[in-house]
Amino acid sequence: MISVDIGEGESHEYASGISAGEVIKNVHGRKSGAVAAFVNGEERDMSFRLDENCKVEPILGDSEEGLYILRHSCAHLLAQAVTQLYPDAKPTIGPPIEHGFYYDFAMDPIGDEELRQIEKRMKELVKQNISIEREELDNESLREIFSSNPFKLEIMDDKIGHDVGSSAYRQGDFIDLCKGPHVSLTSQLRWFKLTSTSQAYWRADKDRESLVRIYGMCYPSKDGLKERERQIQEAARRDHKKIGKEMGLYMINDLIGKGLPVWLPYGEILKSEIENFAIETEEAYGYDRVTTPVLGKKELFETSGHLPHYAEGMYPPMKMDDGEYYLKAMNCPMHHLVFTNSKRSYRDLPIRIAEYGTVYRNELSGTLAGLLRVRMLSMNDAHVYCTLDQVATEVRSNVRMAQEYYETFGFDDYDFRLSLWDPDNKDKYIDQPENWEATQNHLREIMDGLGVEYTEAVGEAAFYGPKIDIQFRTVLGREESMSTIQLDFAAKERFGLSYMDETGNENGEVFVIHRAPLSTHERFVAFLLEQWAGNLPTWLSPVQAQVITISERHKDYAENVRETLKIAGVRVKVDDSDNTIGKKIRMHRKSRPAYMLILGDDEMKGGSVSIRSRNGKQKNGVPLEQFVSDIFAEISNRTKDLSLVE
RNA sequence: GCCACUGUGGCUUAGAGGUAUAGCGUCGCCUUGGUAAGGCGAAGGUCGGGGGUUCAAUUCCCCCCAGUGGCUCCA
Repeated sequence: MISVDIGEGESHEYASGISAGEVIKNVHGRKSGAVAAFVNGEERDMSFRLDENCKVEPILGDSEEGLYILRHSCAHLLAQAVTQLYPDAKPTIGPPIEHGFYYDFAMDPIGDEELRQIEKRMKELVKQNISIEREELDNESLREIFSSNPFKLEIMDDKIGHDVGSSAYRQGDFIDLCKGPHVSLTSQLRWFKLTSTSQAYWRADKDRESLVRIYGMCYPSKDGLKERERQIQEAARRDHKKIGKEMGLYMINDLIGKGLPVWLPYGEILKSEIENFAIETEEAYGYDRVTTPVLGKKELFETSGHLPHYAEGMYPPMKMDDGEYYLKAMNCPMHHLVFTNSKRSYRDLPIRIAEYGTVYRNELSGTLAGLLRVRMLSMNDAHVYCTLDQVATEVRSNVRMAQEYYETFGFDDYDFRLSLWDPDNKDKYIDQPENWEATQNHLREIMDGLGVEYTEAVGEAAFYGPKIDIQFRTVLGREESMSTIQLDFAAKERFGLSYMDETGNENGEVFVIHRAPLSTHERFVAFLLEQWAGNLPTWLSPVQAQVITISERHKDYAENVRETLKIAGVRVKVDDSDNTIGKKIRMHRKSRPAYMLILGDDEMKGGSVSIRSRNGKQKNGVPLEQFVSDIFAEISNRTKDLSLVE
């Protein structure tokens, strides 16, 4: 007999050799929702045999670990279906991911029709209720089993004996190298759906084999799956590309080129509001503004290090009669030259140089997406020149600035990431390991001091230094960098940055902080539209008041209202066409004005307006003067939520 | 750049080897209307572009271009 601790201080006696699953069934019942078990805190299969005193707890399907197991098992189910339908397909790796799983296969590309067939086969395998069994095997047998799959062999070369262990999981005719655990029956995998295919490279290396990646989503219940499908629908409704078109914010034209959005009049208004807010804020934070050219000589970018380290991100050079010129991909080299243009004293530092600079980046055509990834972008850029002692204060103030912006714009879902260099990939970075270590540790200490949570990411640094990135998610769950604060230890040498210190000596220890809290106009607007589903705060709305007349005799009064609002600086439009009022309301909803003002006999008589909010709520007979002062306050305070109609 | 899918009047879309739907929008007339489709009428498309197969291609094939989702990359 063994004693099994079943949690909450209780223990039960069982015959030695009982499975973890039987204990869970005995304690928690048949419908516990468990997919696997923790045995002494280790994840184990339900079939795991207990032969000594231990602690057993269920891993529920809707827990983080449980979802992971479910999705991992679903990936195996996919691989089983694929290898049945395509005997030549070679499974490589298939991990669980946020909403499901994927599996990469070496096989010929497949389309939607094939995807449906594979999904159908998976459903059949679920119906057959195949048991999934763990097999402990030695390396020899594993090599024998996977002898025709070079990918699995390569995994074994790298990992066996480490975290993969020497185990495999068998379900019917399919066996996969895996450390587990897994669910015990294919019938436990009911709520899944294959979503898409894509091309991927073996080990994410574009010089290696091209693989077919199949994505699926998987949930423990029908509700979970339905909820995710609903989320995807909601995401489509908030898509900045759809909203941007409806609101007439920007266009992209083939003849101009892809990734090169044109800001239309309403988009230009939105962009200007954001930029004015940035200028105001940076003024308060002690920044000086400059404007630098969009192109510069080859030697400039050689000096900065962009040409050796960032050449693929830049457009090819233009040959002129006096040398080669490049479109700039970054503003920093020019700002550095602004810094060196004058003799600087320690009394001047930190010097903060700001510019909404437009840069050009040669993004791969396949990565371009609406406003989120473009080839010409206007960055909320600035560079802070300071001593090492001043770095912490400046970084902290930039984190604070970013957070103040997020508060005003209504963003509350973001993560900090400390982006580090990759010592194994030195080509991408300036090769000064001790500087990397020092600056990375410095940023880490600053972050720890701020008490914010963050993750660390190797290989995400800029070529000239580590950075703090603030990561957002698009409505579809894709992660993108929004803000960035980068610590540059290389510019001082490359550009000979220096200042006169307290001792009267030239001091070259100038650190540069590159920062862009508001990202770029393009990306920021995309996130803003998704955040608000296009229903922007009043101060950002391209149309703040849309006047709608009821009949022709209200035209003069509407004109009167328009003039009054315009004088107060409110962006106002009048629709005095002879359409019905219902129709006019319906039409103008698309451009999402902050408020609609309905004007008829009652309003004309009383010198008032009837305010209609975006959600259809209405406040009638508001004196015009009252509305003007209320909306003026909302605009000048940059109020987040619209509040003139309760 | 790579893989898959998609591309029909300004927008959303139907269709299929015989040059094509419908709704919204636009324009005109009627309606002067109180809160998410008032009525009638008209204009508007060489079905993304170019080749090929065919008596005939928007439909089938090939090559481009663009969009979408991924890969890679990144603000």
